[in-house]
Amino acid sequence: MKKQRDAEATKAKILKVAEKIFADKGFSGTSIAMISKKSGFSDGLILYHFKTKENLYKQVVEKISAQYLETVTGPLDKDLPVEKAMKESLIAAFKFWKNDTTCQRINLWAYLENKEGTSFNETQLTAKLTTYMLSLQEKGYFPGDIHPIVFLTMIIGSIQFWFRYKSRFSKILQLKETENELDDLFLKQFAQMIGKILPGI
Amino acid sequence: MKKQRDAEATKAKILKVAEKIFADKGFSGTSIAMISKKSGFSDGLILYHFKTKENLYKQVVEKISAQYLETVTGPLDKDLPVEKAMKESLIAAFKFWKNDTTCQRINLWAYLENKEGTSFNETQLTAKLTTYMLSLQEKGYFPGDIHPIVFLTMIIGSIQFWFRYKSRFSKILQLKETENELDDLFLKQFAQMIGKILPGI
Amino acid sequence: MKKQRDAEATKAKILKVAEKIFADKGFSGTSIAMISKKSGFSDGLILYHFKTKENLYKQVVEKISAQYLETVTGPLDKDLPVEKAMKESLIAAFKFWKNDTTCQRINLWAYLENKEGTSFNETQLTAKLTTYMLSLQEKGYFPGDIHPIVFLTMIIGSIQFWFRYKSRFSKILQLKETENELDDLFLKQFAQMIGKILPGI
Amino acid sequence: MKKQRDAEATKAKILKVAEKIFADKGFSGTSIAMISKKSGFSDGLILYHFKTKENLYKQVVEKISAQYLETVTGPLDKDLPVEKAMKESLIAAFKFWKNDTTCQRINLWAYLENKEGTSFNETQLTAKLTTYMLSLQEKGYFPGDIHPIVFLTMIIGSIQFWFRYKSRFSKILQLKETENELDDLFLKQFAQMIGKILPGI
DNA sequence: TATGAATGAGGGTTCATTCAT
DNA sequence: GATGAATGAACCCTCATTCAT
Repeated sequence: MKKQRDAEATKAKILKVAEKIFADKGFSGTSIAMISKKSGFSDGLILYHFKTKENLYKQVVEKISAQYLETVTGPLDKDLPVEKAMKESLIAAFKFWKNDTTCQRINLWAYLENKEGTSFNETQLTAKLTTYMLSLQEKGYFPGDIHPIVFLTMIIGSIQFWFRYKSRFSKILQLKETENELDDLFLKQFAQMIGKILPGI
Repeated sequence: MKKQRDAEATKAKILKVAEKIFADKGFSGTSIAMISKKSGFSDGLILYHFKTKENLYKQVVEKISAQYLETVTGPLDKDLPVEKAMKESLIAAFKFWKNDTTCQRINLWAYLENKEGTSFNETQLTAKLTTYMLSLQEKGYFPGDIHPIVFLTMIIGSIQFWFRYKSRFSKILQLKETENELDDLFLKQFAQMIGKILPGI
Repeated sequence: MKKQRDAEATKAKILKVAEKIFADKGFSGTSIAMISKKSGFSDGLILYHFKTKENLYKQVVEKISAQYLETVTGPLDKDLPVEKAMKESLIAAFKFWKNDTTCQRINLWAYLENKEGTSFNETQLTAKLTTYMLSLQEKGYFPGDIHPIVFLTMIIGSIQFWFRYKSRFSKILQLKETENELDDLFLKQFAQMIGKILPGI
Repeated sequence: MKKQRDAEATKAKILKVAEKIFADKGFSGTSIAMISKKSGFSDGLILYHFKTKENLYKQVVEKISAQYLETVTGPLDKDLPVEKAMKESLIAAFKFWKNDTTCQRINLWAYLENKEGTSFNETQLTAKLTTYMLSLQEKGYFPGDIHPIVFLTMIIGSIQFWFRYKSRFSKILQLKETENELDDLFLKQFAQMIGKILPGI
């Protein structure tokens, strides 16, 4: 059963396990032994395939980072009408963060641990989004008195924070709604608030 | 001067050094040896005073957490008129985050590392803030169709995100403003946006 | 061209590469991986052909040892007149050591590491040389008051030491002669000194 | 009994054990575990005191190297008449090598393994000896046609070789003398041979 | 014959913690 | 209160070797 000798398959499995543990414990908090134990492959094999713990981590981060980038900016690349593109992008991001705590956490770990050359690729994402926003501004879709980075900060910061703390809110205030209901509520009201800021959209 | 056998003083010094290193490297990334080297006290002494690395960490987190709580909720307790209280609180929080990266980072580390019993005390803070908001809502200061936790999420999430990524924004977009100028710009525009959401204030 | 499935050829290539690396780093300092990387053959293949790292080492040592033996004792077997045989043998040994640091080093490594059954075959050499010397002594070619092993020790020890340290001499004393010039100088003076000891020759 | 908490004493013990094992197996062939097992101290402690395996090795080599230097050049510094100084030095060296295989082996290992900065201090020794020889030559004690380094090579190389191979000689030729007798025989005849080369002395 | 995936033992080193001083 | 010697477990990584392909 084991000993299947399919390099790609084992690498994929290792990556998958590593992803979860890195997301949970961060780089320093994760040991090769943890990954080997959970994946069923030996320590040696993990390093045989990935050379180095750091490199394994890098690959994990890159994989997730790419998925995230694709999810969020995908809609913007499809040449939809502006309003629709933005809405889709927002919803896509929201869904992504909602379903994938791994991504959130890896993102934060990467920010804090700041391993050289191992940055979650928010740079590209930010660049893409801001240039998009600037182009909107030029076309008049966007009130000229608000800088896109301020707007973006508000959007992304809020969503990330939401998913980080919604469960605490729920606990503290003893809300009786389910998490899903809360998410819907948040999304609706949040959209409303944005609507007030950008009356055109 | 050192080696003065003043327990409280040494504990304070150790805490101060530990705070910085923990903020920089997180729990797993920090070793007692690092702290002993920077503080000038021996490994043994650090554990003599704090029993355990985990406990030292806990105390660091609690100390910072308390400061934060005090800073942000202080204005709300002073029985000022609502608008002023909120504004002061917002500005206080903003200033706090602006000047103290340590707090930001410890906060995030604590969230991610999630050591048992070592929570950055955002729980109390959130409780305090939301109940405050709810009381405002009752008094009609706050539009009834927006849930306070959504509003809070937006406020706090945005500010935190701002301080986390502003330097990246600056780099990516090659902005020529100084960090201080950017902060001012953000604060002004952000207040504007909130104004649009809460027209009463 | 590679991957030619010619067992003997690959074994020879591996041996050649292994020889160099073993000479450089010794047994413990050499890993199969080093040899596989330099030779272009896989780890597996190396052990397929040589069974074991230790065995590979043994074969390397034996190969070199045989060459050495042949070079040095060759002239003695050719039934030349005594003086000529000795001179040729001396010069042959000198040339061998001069050109082949590999042999010197493997010889020393083997002496130090002393793996069971992996001796550089100085035993045979010594035996051959001493019996030769003893026969000379019987025939009166050699002063009876000097024991051949003392004489041999002086000859071989000196030459080996020379090649081991000549470059250091050169550096320390900042000699301006080239290595070749130094070798010639040494050989000439050394022969002179031997001449004083064995006046007959 | 253990747990004596005397840093200098334990360091000394570790050094002593390390010396033996390094002499036996060389740097690569020795593991911290071997030393810890033989010395009774934990792996951790060894590295606590010596920082690094390499550093421990360096200290071992330096210690031995210093002893050697002192032994051999000691007599030359004592302003004895030339003949006596040389004789004493020669005998001292001979005795040293005779009794202390550790030194011989460490010397050779250091030569072969050639760790950076970890050289057995033959450099200083050679320098001292050759300058001494050159001064002799100037004063006419030494035949002008022989270069001191050639002479030195012969002396040192022969002695070292002797102690390296005498036991093999003995085995191969099935000599019935004891090792001590052989040493005496060698020393006497060797001195004789030198006498023939340097008739003045 | 040849490859390279897979393993388990051992490599040096770091670390939190204990304890004699 | 303070030090630093001492430990044992865990860390990442390398290695010789085996074995499915």
